Order: sequence, then C-alpha cells, then structure tokens
Amino acid sequence: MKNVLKLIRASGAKITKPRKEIIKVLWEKRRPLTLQEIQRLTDNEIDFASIYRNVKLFVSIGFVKEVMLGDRKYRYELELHDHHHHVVCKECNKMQRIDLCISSEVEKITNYKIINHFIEFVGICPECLKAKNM
Amino acid sequence: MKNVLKLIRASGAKITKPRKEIIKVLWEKRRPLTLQEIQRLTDNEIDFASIYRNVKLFVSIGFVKEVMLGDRKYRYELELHDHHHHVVCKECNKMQRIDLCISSEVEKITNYKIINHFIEFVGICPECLKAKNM
DNA sequence: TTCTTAATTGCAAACAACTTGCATTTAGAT
DNA sequence: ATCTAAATGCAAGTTGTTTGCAATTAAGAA
Repeated sequence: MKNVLKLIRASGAKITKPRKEIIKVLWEKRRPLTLQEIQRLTDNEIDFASIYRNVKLFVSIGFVKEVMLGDRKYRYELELHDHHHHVVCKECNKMQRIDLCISSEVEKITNYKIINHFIEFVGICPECLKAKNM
Repeated sequence: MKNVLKLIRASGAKITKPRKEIIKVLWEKRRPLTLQEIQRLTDNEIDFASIYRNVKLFVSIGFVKEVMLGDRKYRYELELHDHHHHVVCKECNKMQRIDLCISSEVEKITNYKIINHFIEFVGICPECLKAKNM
C-alpha cells in the first residue's frame, strides 16, 4: 500500500486523490475488477477516463495486472507476488484462485520467450452444482 | 468438411452459400481467425452480420470454438478433436499449438465443473529472438 | 506559505468490436 | 414450380475502450 505509492512517485507520477481511491479499492477487493466496477466502488465520483488512464498507468508501472476472463472486458488486480489464475462460477460469479500454471513448461517446450499469458476457467462451483442437483 | 454440413442440417439449419464459404475458410486456415479476418478471406462479399451470426451458430452446434488471445477480439477455429491451445509471437504473429492443458487438474482441485477455459500465451518465437539477438 | 507550472482531471466526443431489427431473398420441403 | 420459414444484407444500436482539450491541482521552488 505505502509501497505502491512509492512506486508511483518513483515513476515520476503524482499521488492524486483518484489514484489513492483506485488503489484502495483494488487493495480491499483483491480480485480482478473491471474499470466499471472500480468506478462504482470508489466513493468519490471519479471520471471514467481517469479510472482508465490511471489503471493503465499502474499496469505500466507494474503493480497491477490485466486479466482476461473470456468476456471481452479487461479486469485488473493488484500484482501481489503470488502468481495465480482464476476459475469463475457462471452461476454466482464467485471467483476462486488457482495456483497451477504452465507458463514455464510452455517456454521450455516451444522455445518461445513468454511475455504474457492468460489462463482462466469458467465453470460451476460446487455450491451451485449442489443447489441445482447437477 | 462433409461431416460439418451434416451437423448443420441435423441442427435444423440450412446449407447456404455464406455458410459454406465460412467453413471453407476455417478449414483452409486451421487457426483462430477473427470475424474480420474471416470476412476478408471469403471471396464473395459476405455481410459482417452474417459472418457473425453464422460463426455463433457454428459455435452453438459445436464444431467451431471461440478462442481468446488477450486482445479483446474473439477468434474462431474449427474444433478438430485435437484439444490444444496457442502461443502467439508478438513480433511476427506466428501461432504455434500447445498440447498441454490443465483443465482436468483444475476440475479435480477446485471441484468446479469446468465448462469453458482460456489458456493462451504471448511471447517471442525462437526465430524473432535470434533475429533480434535476444 | 505562496507561487508556478507541468501533470492530471473531467467532460465530451471518437472509436472498435460486437449485436440487433427489419425488409428482402432463398433453401429445400411439398 | 410453388410456398414458407429461415437466412441474408443493410443500417442502426450497444458496449467497452480510447483520445483531445480546457480547467484544475500536486508538489518543487522561491
């Protein structure tokens, strides 16, 4: 949290009220959020363009990462040094983390230098399965 | 190819010229294509809305699958019963298949019933790495 | 603390990809 | 060959993202 503000300063950018608000929301939720969700979750009305530009700034600084869940909306979450991916429940939208990753295997097998990857799952959680007798 | 036409008939849909064109393109290219790419690759000018509706139809019938490569454009390719994912080269856009998949592991670990998943990698291919001395 | 100025914001409009409504055309059953 | 429901093309709508610009503000200098 403090750390992150330092990173912003170090990049030459200013610490502004919208920036602190956005970080607060990302920090509290700790799951991938769309720009719209971030906007809704910030108390003070921050303009959408500012949400957009700031989140992009955070991604370029490196403490926020972009996540794709297969619905053509970008989502963003704090990069907390615990590399993980997600399963989303199609019924209740619950999101669970997954610690599995095959990025390094792919690098070995293909000899590509991997610079980005998307590993996301959509399914139905055990609770919803039970609720629907599936 | 013939098979696919049979599937369309079986679903109650008609075999039309646009549908045959689209399938031909998907068959020839055998890699994930955007709707725009499919449109460009069909000889006869097919309206974009028809490309859109037909590809969606094919996905619902099940012989075409939707692929996400992290750039908020959907791509589509024939489901050829050899389940695979992709690495795309950021430099030359070459696409390579990957046979690794962790969908069943994720299902076991999380107890979710997985109904869809996206596993895609972006990187730099060995050739481009060499060409750029990286 | 106040001043100064470049960075940041909010507003509005542009853009890209996808989606839909409707009048016209057409595949394929009769 | 005729008929009719399904499919097409056209045009307009929607959603999510991106950009230009005048007004505002953070933070270093005086």
